[in-house]
Amino acid sequence: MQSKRDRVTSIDIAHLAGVSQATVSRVLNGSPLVNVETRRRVEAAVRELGYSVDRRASNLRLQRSGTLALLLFEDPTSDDSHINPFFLAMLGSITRAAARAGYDLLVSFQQLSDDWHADYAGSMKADGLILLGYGDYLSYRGKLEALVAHGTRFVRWGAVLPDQPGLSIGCDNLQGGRLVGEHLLGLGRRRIAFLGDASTHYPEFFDRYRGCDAALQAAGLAMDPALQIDAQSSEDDGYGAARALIARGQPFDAVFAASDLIAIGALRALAEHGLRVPEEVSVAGFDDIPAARFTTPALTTVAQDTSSAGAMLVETLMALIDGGPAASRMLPARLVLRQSCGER
Amino acid sequence: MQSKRDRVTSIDIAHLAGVSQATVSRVLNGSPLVNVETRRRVEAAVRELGYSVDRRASNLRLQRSGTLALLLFEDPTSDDSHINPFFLAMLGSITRAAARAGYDLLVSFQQLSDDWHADYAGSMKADGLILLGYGDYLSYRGKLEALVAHGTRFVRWGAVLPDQPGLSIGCDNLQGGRLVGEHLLGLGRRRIAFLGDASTHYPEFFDRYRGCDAALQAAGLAMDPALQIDAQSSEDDGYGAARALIARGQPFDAVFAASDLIAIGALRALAEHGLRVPEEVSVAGFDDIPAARFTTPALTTVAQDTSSAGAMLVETLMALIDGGPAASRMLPARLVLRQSCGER
DNA sequence: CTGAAAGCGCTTACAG
DNA sequence: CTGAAAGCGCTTACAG
Repeated sequence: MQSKRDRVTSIDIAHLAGVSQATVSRVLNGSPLVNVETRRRVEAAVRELGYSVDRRASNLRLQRSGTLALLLFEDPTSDDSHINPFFLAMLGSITRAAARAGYDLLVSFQQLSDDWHADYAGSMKADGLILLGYGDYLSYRGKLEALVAHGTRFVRWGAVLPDQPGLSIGCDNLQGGRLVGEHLLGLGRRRIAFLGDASTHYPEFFDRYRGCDAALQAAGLAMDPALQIDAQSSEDDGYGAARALIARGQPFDAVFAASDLIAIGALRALAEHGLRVPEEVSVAGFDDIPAARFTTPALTTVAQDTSSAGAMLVETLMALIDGGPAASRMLPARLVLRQSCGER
Repeated sequence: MQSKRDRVTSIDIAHLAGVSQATVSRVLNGSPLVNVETRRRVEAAVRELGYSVDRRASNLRLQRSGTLALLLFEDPTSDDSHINPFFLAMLGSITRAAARAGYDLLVSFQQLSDDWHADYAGSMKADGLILLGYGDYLSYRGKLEALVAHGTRFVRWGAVLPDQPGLSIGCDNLQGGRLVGEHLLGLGRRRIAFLGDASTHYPEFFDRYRGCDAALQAAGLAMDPALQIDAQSSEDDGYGAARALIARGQPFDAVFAASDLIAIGALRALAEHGLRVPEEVSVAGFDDIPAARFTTPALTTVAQDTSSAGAMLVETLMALIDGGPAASRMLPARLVLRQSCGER
């Protein structure tokens, strides 16, 4: 960052303090071997010249990078700045967790189709990867296997699956779906539509669907496949899916959207068709993004604990890097009641 | 990222291809000197062993880092995951712009009070810094001067001020304020309250205030200091400021909030006091965050072009790094009409 | 066109 | 407690 002739190195400090460069390094690394007086002289020199260790060199020597890479990928959209707000909240908590752990965080947006595995791991730019983003799991899975084969340390945010390559931290989507199902049942709703892909391609959404179904089954009911419409996590998809649902002409009294973005789009479509929420149709989302508080009516949704999630992702990745024991884990989901489902 | 014994280096490639390590490096850097046949052999070896260049070593040798650091700081709140959505949008566009320019992006959240200048620049972790965040400019200014003195390359997002240390890219806040003022006047509003700090401590907010004032002055009116209440960019501050405004008992027919977050808080306070928006009071914000579309009524606000902003920040920083000419610049503001101000 | 060698700025056994 | 030296994995003048 400085002009080249200015750049202060540990040798300059050594000269100024009248010691060897090795001793400067020892002081800077808090070695207990150094004499108190020597240490003081070195520290004074460091302050005087405003020196700080060159991390590139230090990391090269230590065979580490001191950096974690966060790869945020989005499947369909490459639309600038329209990142799912939920992931942005995750990004915030991951950044803080990494900083607390003494790691820098490299952030990169990727297309799911990109060749992201070699880039960070292989080039030693990062000690480990955090993968964030929903996409078609079945096409994504192969890349995870490549990462594993390559010896890359990584943790993925998403559904915890039995035979998955690598580890993941995720919300208990099954439980979240069940909470929504039970809530809607308690409100007297019976014909619950689901907006979102519900297949093994999108395990997070699928679990939400199945959780809701489980709640219905416990009451002797079941989700009706005729009321399920595919949608990815975007407002436009939610809008389109809700319109498609209405066009089907099947009666429904509730909409469970696989994400808040989908729910927001659905709210718009419902309003356009004169369907009153929550009087005629209950609507629930998933994620509790900031905008969920401001929709009309305010959206009942399932909150994932992003703050713990970030900490847990970093924690697990660090365990992997340090060779300690590490395992996939699920975080509890929490129902957030607002107005879009109606009074209990 | 690999276990140590596995790590492939350029020497392994050299052995396999039967050339010197220097030649491998030449091939990887696209040197025109290399014989076609030799190049092919090396490339085959690279593929076979799945090699990629160790960027730490390469950067050390080249005396660069290939990395830009984005320092996002927030003044009052250290509250997890409650980052201003506007900055998150900026983060998205900066990340993409950095990637397009071939730079990695290191992201870090900082407290304004932290000692952030030495950390990235001095330690050669980044070739340049992008500073993002509003805070008390007067206390912040000293740090900028330290960066300049230190020879650090940086670009700041914020107001372009005449005598500022370093460069900045910012929205034309004065113009944005003027647009709001003119719009409110056109709606017949005369007593416009301003929620947000309006002093040299917060130049962005101050410019928005002065822009609005300029519009009033052009009509022979002026902002009334009795209707200005300090607030930082948060919903809570906006709520508190609007309550304080109401408590003052001075009549007002419009609220210009210095940011959307403030506006959203104000909307809540106004609703609680039974003041109808937009019938009795017009409300306008600034930033056009995603949630602005979902408030009731939807928020009229001023959009900043985050997408160009990110590109321009990166562009300017790279010019600085390459020693080219670089200058502060302002981006135009754009009024986004929704329902919170009423019909024109 | 290619190789041997120096050097980027550190850390840490190895001697003393 | 301290110094001289090796080495992390590259890039690039310098010779040939």
